[in-house]
Amino acid sequence: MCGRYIITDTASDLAAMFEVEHEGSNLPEPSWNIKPTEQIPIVLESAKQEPAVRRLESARWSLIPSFATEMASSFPTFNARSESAAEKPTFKKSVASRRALVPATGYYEWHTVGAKKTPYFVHSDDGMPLAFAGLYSWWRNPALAEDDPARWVLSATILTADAQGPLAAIHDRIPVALPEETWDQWLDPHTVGDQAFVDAAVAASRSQAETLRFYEVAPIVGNGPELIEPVAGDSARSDTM
DNA sequence: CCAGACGTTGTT
DNA sequence: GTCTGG
DNA sequence: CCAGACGTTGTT
DNA sequence: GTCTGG
Repeated sequence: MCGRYIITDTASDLAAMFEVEHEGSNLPEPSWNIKPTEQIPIVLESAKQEPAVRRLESARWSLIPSFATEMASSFPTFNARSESAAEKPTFKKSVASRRALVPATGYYEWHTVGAKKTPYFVHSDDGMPLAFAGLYSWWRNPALAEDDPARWVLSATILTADAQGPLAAIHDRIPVALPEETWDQWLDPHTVGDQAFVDAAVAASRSQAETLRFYEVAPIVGNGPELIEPVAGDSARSDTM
């Protein structure tokens, strides 16, 4: 699962790391406590231009399907299950041709035992940002005028899969993080994605997932670098709890 | 056919 | 306890 | 995901 | 818009 994450890189850092040709406007500042419905930077390739142009854009974290009548949804869409996204009306069109990468320095996971929830910070083993497999959508807000720049809303979701390896010790779901060699194909808007295509992406994500490290952190309150400081007594171990 | 939903996580 | 907002 | 709210009548 | 349930 992935319901809270962080990005410590600036938009221009991300633009360089993901080799985007176009950097959108209103990209969010670095944050150590990104929540669903907040704006997040995503990398996408639109089929509108030819050849496709790789762009870094600001999107609302919680996908709004094009058929929605209002922005807020009665059901959560900040994650999409990789096992079924290609068949769900809410995500189907996005799986087919609107796939994105969601950069992340790392994410939070809560290990639950009874009523007790312990937060952990999960991150790569090399200090590089993760690239979550995401989906995006454009939604036209029918309440706004034709010339209102806020009329078209870009939104996104993060794909999840079952946890395997060390991460399974804290939680049974994980966000799908794609290795760099798969980015081009994932983003290609001319490749029509189906369930098998998503399954292949998840398979390609497995080896990196095994290398992720995690450690316990203090309760996630406020926002700042202190949120990812290890709690006393837990010294950034990646293989034990 | 039309009406109504369209989803995830976690917990039991 | 459950829903909503961020 | 967590934190915080959880409502009505009447009037504009 | 498209699928599901009745």
